[in-house]
Amino acid sequence: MIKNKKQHGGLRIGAGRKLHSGLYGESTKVIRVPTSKVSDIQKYIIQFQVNNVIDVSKSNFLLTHQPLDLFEYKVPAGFPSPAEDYKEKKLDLNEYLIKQKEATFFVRIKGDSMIDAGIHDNDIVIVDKSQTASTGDIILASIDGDFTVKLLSRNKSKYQLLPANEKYKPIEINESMQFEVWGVVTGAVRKFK
Amino acid sequence: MIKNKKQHGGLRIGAGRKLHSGLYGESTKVIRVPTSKVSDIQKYIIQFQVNNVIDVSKSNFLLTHQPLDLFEYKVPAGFPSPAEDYKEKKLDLNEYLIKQKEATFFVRIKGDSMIDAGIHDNDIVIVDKSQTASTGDIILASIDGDFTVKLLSRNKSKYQLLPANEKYKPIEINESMQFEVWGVVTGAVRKFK
DNA sequence: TTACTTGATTAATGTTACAATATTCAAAAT
DNA sequence: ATTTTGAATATTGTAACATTAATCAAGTAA
Repeated sequence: MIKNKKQHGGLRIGAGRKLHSGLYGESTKVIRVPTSKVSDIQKYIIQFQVNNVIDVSKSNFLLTHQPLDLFEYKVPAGFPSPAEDYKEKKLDLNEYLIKQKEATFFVRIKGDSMIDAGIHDNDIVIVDKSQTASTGDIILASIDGDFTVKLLSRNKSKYQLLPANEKYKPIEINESMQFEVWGVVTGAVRKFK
Repeated sequence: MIKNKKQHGGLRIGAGRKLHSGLYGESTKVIRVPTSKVSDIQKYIIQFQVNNVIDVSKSNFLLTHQPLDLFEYKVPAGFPSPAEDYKEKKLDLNEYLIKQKEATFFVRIKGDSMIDAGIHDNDIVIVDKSQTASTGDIILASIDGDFTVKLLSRNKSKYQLLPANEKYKPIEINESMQFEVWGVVTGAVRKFK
């Protein structure tokens, strides 16, 4: 049929991607840089991604010291806890969670792919980029430019990234992928209120 | 004159600019970066120009980011909210998680009764005893001398403590129990490594 | 009704292409 | 011997392109 058969047609005013809806909430430019510095620069600019999976802050500032009381005890013991069941000591969150402050940064998690590891949407994880990742570690990695927090595992000679959520499939790393480990997740914090 | 008039001609084998004779002594690549970071990045890579006298130690490039620069970028104001939202990149764990330091203490959790709230065995929760507990809050309470961390709920006029794990039953509070609220759980931290 | 599908529209993003500049070589001219 | 000229080839900033992504509304299905 030689026919005008528009089916879903019509003008869409206002359609199209919105301005500054990209990774950085602003426009971008192309620049030329020395090859050996490309990955440094990419590590730097991911901090400023706003609409992506994660947003990253640095911790290389003056860390406050705020030792407060820590009570250790067994909660659902089922039986009444005698007084000696908990002991008291001082704890400072920065000291407790950060070993290498120069190499540490924070990543806010979006999504539920690590929920079985107790990492929930909107949690902040602590990443130490000075540690070398071993299997069994939860790591921040990039795969073909996408950042992800996953459990590093190995199947024979192949590395795998395992999500902690049945809804997501393991990712097997192969040579055709651009794969980079950015650091080891050493902790997580969550705010309820 | 229709003439073959080669004057200075001839093959020049080996002629041409030499490889890696550029600014950086190495090849370059084109990358795309957010506009507001271009000058940062250029300040960074200028250090690696081979003819440049300035020899800055290999210090992390992020550390060269001065508060002054940051302020500069905010002024042009061409961009609406995103820049504004992210101007505060500092994060201090103590500040982030603790509002009332005089009234705050930590409790290490043993057991899995709050696992569905993302509180796992061996986690440390942050408790603020200055906050009054409302239904929906996760609280630290003692029942007949036993400490527990649970979700505070209400069924008609009766308060209940709900565990976040199907394996455990809700606890209904009644007058015969010695019941005391010690504080509201305002956060949780976990160490993986 | 409501939700999904489709195509139109426009921005983002990574890469390639290109033009202008810079460097090097050697033949030709002086 | 020195300078001039043009060929050869790399650098470097920017433009252009193709692909992807996001958004909107009409059409379709439930």
